[in-house]
Amino acid sequence: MSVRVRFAPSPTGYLHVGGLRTALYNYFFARHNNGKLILRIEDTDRSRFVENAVENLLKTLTWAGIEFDEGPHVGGPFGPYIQSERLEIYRKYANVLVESGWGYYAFDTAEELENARKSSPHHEFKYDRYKMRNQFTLGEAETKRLINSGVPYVIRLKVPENQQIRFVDIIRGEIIVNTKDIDDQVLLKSDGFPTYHLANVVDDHLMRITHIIRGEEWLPSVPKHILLYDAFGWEVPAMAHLPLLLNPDRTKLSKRQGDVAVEDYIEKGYFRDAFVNFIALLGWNPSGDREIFSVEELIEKFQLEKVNKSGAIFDVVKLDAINAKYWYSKPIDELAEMFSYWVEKRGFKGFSNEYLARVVALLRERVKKLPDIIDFAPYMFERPKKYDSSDLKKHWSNNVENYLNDILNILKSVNEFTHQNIHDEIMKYLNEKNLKLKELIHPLRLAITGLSYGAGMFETMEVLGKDEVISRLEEFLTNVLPTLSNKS
RNA sequence: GGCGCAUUCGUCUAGUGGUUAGGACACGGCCCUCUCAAGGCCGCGGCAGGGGUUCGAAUCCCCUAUGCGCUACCA
Repeated sequence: MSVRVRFAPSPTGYLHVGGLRTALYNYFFARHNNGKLILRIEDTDRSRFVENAVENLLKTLTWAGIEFDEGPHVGGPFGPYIQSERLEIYRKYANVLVESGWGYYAFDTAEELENARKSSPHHEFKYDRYKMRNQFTLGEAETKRLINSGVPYVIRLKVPENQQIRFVDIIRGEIIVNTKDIDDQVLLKSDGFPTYHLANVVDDHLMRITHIIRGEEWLPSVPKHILLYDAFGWEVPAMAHLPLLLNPDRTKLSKRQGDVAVEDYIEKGYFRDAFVNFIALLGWNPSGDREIFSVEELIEKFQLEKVNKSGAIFDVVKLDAINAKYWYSKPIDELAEMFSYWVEKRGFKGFSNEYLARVVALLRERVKKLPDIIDFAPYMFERPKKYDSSDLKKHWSNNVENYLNDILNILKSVNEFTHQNIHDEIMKYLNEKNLKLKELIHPLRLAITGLSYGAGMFETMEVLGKDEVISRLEEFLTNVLPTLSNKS
């Protein structure tokens, strides 16, 4: 039997990084086994409807490089792949359950349930089918009458009293749960929509899903699902429950403690392949010391059995480190093209991709991701707004003004403004004056960039260009240096 | 409260009865150096605790502790 897996998110408006990992593992597993990957939208909660959520999801999934064989956007033999468009199917199967005695009607209102919960100590409430308002307490005739007169109802699962349910999770091994700990789950809500449990089981069966790969938060629900498969007489798919992605405090990854939407990380400038690489290795790794893998390698090496059991903290510092390792795997003009997005977004206009390419080449090894270049070296896009000489006192000579004036003249005389030529001319001058480079380069850096750190000064000047460098140096000598000298 | 799952350096992890418990990130030091990085070298740092099983346990079993998840007409 050929492998069929699915990624089944609810459309919340963005893709959670945990969701991305689940999608990735499904994708790796499908490709590794020459199987099919299905996208299914689980939008059975009408109160959580979000406009354009499916489009956003697809856009982000596409960014990550995940391709689906079936789904709302590509079709497939078992469509529609949006649950809100499949309501008739769930209703039909809910009725099958009622007829076979596995499901029953219940009429309790939200208030009644809430009161029952309140009056039970320590959250010990369990739905008692022999006390609440339902088919068992009301009788067949009354039940029929209420339904015919349009009273809202739900259909609940009649869970066996005291029965061991056992199943094998590919990642965790055998798990045993007693049905006495399971509530009579609502399957069909009073608005006619199914709950997750019903829709999920019905769709996974109908869509011929062979392996369910999803987050660990679903593990406690598996017995309910097994009861449903049994009730329908269906085969239970293989299951693999992935460990959770965690906040630094080890709680389930959530907003509040940082960004959880993949879109946030795209916007921060992480490379697609670096981000995928990082996420893929959170909770799984193919053994060994390597940690940089292409998507093709991840697919080739992926094994569900090797997925870890315990949760992994989403550590941005590590993500930054991985991202930085991807600098040299990308053509410089591709980087410039990407970079132009952030440059313009920060309000800097009119820079050619050729210039941006030189800026990226000059500065990439000093930062972790593309947009960081702007914060690290704003002077590549605008004149220094202020000059911070506080770190430079130790390199400050009394003759700085004279030296810089000489340098200005030297720079003016350099015809071909390459870093090599600039270097040679300045070194010649230093030799004549018997000066060391470090006595001059720091004041010069301050004059040109306003900062005390940055890429190599000769290279920086080359990229900035002769006119700009000279202009900045003149500005510094006439307007800035006098004020600095007075202070020091 | 109940049920379930988990537990190797601060973090991500390798490890499946015999290893000086390995790597990466972070951190500290040194080298390099025009600063900041990058790079190179060195270092710091871990099997949650207690019982077993075994000639021998990070690896197998039990208990405890801790953490997390679930416990909705949310997924």
